Amino acid sequence: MQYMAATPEEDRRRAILDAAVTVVVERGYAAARVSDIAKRAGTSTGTVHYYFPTKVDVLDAALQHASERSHARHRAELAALNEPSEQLLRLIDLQIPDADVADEWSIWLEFWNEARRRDELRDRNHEIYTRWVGMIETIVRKGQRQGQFSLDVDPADFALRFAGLFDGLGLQVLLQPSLENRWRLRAALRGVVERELLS
Amino acid sequence: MQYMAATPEEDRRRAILDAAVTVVVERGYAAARVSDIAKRAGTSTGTVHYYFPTKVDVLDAALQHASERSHARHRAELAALNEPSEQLLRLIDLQIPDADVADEWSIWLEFWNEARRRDELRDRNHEIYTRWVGMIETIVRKGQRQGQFSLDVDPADFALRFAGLFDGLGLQVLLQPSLENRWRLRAALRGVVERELLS
DNA sequence: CATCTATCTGACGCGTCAGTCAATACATCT
DNA sequence: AGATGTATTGACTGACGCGTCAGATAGATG
Repeated sequence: MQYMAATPEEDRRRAILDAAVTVVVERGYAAARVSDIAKRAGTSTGTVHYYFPTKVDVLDAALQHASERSHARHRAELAALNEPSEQLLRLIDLQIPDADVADEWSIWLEFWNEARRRDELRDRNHEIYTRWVGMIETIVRKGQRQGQFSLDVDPADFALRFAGLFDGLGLQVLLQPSLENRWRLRAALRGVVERELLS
Repeated sequence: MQYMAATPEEDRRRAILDAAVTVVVERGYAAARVSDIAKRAGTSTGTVHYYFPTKVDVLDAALQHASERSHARHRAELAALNEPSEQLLRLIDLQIPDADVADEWSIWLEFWNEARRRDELRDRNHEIYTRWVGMIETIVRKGQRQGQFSLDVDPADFALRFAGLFDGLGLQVLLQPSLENRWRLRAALRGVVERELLS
C-alpha cells in the first residue's frame, strides 16, 4: 500500500531511505550495514549502490530524509491550531520521546554524534536547529502580538532556552523512557511556558 | 613525567585508558581501533589485549574512567568554595564546552549514543546523571538552608531543569563552539539561577 | 523481431581489523 | 645456574563488509 508510486524510481529511492532510517535507529549509524539496508528495503546491495554511490551517501540522505519528515509533521500539526499557546503546548506533546518519536530522537542523537566529526553534518545540524528554534520563536512573537504572552521575555532568548531544555531532558527520557520521566519532561516544559509567557 | 608510577601495572592500565579516551574523542566510539589505542599508549595491540580481554572492555572502562575523572574534578573545585551561589556559578564556568571540557562533552555524547543500544551503559548513564543532578540539588538545598536562595523552588525540580538546560544547550555549543554560543549558554544558565534562586 | 536502455542481482576481490599465539625478555625465587 | 612467573611483542588468521562487475530481466523504440 504505502504511497501510490510517483515514479517507480522515486519509490525505490524512498524505500531505501526509509529502510536506512530504520537500520540507523536499530543498529546505529556506524554499525549500519549496506546489506541490512538492502534486506529491509527488500532489495539487493547492488541496487542500493545503484541509487547511492557509497554507504555514506545513503546514510546522510537518510538523516536528511528523517529531518524533513519531522519538520513537515511539525508544520502540519501547528497549522491546524490557532492559538499560540495551544501551538506551544501541542509542540511539547508532539515531541515527547515515545514510540515513533523515540526513533526520531535516536536519529538526532546519531546525527549529533556523527556531526561532531564532520563539517557538512555540523552545518546541516545548524540549519535544522535554527529552523526548530525559529519555529518556537515565531510562535512566541505571535503570542506577544496577540497579547496572549507576556512582553517581558525576549522571544529569541526564550526559544533557545525552551529548545535547550527540551533537548537535554528529552535525551534522558530517550534513555530512561519511564512514565515518570516523560511526565517530568512535560511538566518542566509546561512550567516554563506558564511561568514566563502566561504570567 | 605525568604520574609517579603507583605500580607499573596500574600505570600501563591507566595509560591505555587515557589513550582510549583520546581515541574515542578523535575517532568516535564505533570507529576506535585497538591499534589506534595501542599506538597512542605507546604499546602494542597484544598488550592492550593482555590488560583487557576485548575491545568493548577497553572502551567501556575508558568511558567509566572519563566520568570518574570528571566527577572528581567537580568535587574538588566545589570543595574550594563556601557560598552555594558561588558553587553553582562556578559549576557553569567549569563545564562550558571549551578545550579540554569539549573533549569531555564528546565522551558524553558517545556514551549516550552507545547507551541507547546497551542496557549496562544505560544503567551507568542513569547513575552518573543522578549523581550530577544530585550534586546540583545539594547545592540548592544548602543555599536555601542558609537563606541565600529562594524557598519557592523545589530543589529536585530545579536541579533537573538546570541539568537539562545545560545538556541541551551545551550540546549545541559543542557542535558550534563560537564565542557567542558559549556566552549564550552561560547567560542562560546564570539567568535561571538569578531568576529562580536569587529572587 | 532486433536493439537499446534502465533497473536489478549476487558473487567476488580486496582491504581491514579483533583477537590469538609462539617467541622473547626480564625479574624473582630456589 | 636453573626454574618459574609476569609482561610484552607483532605476525598471523579468520571473519566481515564495501564497492565492483558481468550478466540477467524487462520495457521501449525502430
